[in-house]
Amino acid sequence: MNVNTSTKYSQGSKIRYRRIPDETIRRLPIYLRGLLLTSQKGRESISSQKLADFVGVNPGQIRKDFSYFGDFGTRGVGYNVETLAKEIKRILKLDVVQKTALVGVGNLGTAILAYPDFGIYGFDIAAAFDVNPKKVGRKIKNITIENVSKLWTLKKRKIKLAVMAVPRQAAQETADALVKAGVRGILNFSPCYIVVPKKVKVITIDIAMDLACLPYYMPAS
Amino acid sequence: MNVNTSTKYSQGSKIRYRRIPDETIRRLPIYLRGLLLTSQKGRESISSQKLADFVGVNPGQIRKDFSYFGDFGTRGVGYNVETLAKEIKRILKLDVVQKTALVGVGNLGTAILAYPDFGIYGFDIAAAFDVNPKKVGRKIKNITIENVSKLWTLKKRKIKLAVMAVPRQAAQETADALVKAGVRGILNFSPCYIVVPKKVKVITIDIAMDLACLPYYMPAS
DNA sequence: ACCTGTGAATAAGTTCACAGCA
DNA sequence: TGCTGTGAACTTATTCACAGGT
Repeated sequence: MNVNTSTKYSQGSKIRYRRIPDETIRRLPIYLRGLLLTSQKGRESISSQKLADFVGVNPGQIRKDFSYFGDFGTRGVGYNVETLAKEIKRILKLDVVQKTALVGVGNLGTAILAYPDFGIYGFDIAAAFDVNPKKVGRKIKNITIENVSKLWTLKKRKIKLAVMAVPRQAAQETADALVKAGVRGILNFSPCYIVVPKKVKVITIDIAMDLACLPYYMPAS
Repeated sequence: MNVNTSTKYSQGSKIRYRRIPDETIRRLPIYLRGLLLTSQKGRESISSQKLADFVGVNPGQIRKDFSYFGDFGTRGVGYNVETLAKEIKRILKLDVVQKTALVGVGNLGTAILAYPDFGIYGFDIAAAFDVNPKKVGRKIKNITIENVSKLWTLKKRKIKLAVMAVPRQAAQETADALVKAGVRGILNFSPCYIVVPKKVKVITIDIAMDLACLPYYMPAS
């Protein structure tokens, strides 16, 4: 029914902006993956209920989430798997290949390079950097590791996304260098808070922190 | 002032339960890390403002979060770094060593073993498992890799926490085996939804999914 | 003067339940 | 009958602003 991130719609006499909840955005990749796995099985359409069972989100939530963007479904039938997947990709701007740089090719960096699902989301890890001169020049997965001092080249290579897997001590300066090189989105694996200009979006994943919440939720045995 | 997850308190004539917001719990490890890094610098006390600058959460939020558990601070001064850290550990049940098993010693599993911050949160990775017979018997960081068929031994070893870094196809069956072995908390790195009895808590980290949100937030250049 | 603790106001997110179309 | 789309009710979380110690 209505369209985008900041669509005007009227309600009574007031005019408002309907914002897409961040939580909805966070769930879209979940749905997308569910849909892609479903389409591999040859299914053409899927109901919110079926998708819900598959991805672990309740059906009403799924329908509401989609409703922010438009009428994707058909009453009585469900959603067309392929169309919906395409829509989600478009919304998330994953309908174009997103060139991405990796900084820090240690244990974690290597694991990230090997991670299977980047492809399905349209990411192409197109460059890798490390400080260690011994690693520079080596090839992993067809990518030649470059020296971090060459981060500035990202600008002309039009790479706007980076995954950072560097030690905590190096995190802020690496981020600074990335920002200077024109990077606009950073997925940060260093366990620390990073300050960037607000035009840049950072998402931090801290493995230990998520683990640290678990005991709280575990019933005393 | 008041105490725990489900403390009665009266408000007027009604008696209510004050629940701790999940979001508060999620932030506690952030604060804890901030405090531990601060105490390394020799600071004795810290204000909500200073902590806020350091961890990237606003000061009011920090005070409110702490207020759910009691009066930890001193007006005019701030919070005692050491005391507060101890309190947070207690709340999160990190004041006792949490023995943890790792399942899947591939790239990611290895990276996890090398991850620095598990120690500060009180985790002790006490066992590692893999399906690959070539890996079984090998030692990494003083841990001998065992065959996954031995997962059942976790029960007598009293290991109640596990980190899963296995391929998607193996995720559900691995989780089932963990649950059968008495594990009550799972940190899952496989990109899929996992079904477990509700007495078991699962937190899933999907690297690609977080990355997939970034382009949406990046201003068109 | 400084900084915490917290009710009250506001905002954000989820669930419900049902009208409406295939 | 089956399943979507969506207001309205509800729940959860954040921000504000200030009273009250030190």
